[in-house]
Amino acid sequence: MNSREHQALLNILTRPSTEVAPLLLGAVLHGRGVSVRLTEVEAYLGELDPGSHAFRGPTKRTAVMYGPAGHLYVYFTYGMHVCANIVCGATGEATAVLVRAGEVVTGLDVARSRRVTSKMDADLARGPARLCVALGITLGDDGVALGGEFRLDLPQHPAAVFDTGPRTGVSGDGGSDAFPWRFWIPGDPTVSPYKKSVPKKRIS
DNA sequence: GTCGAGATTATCT
DNA sequence: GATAATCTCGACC
Repeated sequence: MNSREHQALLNILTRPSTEVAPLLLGAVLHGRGVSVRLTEVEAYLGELDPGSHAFRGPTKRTAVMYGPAGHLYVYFTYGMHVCANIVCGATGEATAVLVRAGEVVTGLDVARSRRVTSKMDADLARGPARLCVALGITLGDDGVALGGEFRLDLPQHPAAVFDTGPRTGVSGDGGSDAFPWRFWIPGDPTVSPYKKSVPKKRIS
């Protein structure tokens, strides 16, 4: 990507993450021989957001989120998985967009070899940790800037239609209906199917 | 197809 | 010592 495009990208990313998130739907993230078209993302609003890692103030782990937009924030979770965010907003705001799911568009063979447990191609990057594995993202990539080994191509036109809802997997109040900051492309087979578990329906 | 439970470890209190 | 922005597998419909 040339510098003008990169500047245009940063222009977008420095907006509030709730505005940035829907604009990333349909964008293509490239890295390590695999490219993924994003179909599902979540916005996190730093210290104002009870679901964000930054809610309790800066820590060593969240330092990257407090930095400038256009960098990758990668973290370890549940002992065995990594998830990737794209840092948004102004420096010091600690806002970011979590990349939740996508469709592998190039490097299918590489992605398949990294995710041997996936039976279908639609599963290769369906879920934040899976997507990181497919792209070859590791903890060591925390803090890298887009435009180098990893690149992000915004869609020619913003997604015409998208849907929103409560975030999933977030503890505390962060997953409540008060924060409907999950965005996805309706009907796309690569959107994660995980739903909040509901009490067994009683049909009489 | 859906539901429930267990795995496993960096990071924080 | 407790927690976690998840995944996988087994049981069941």
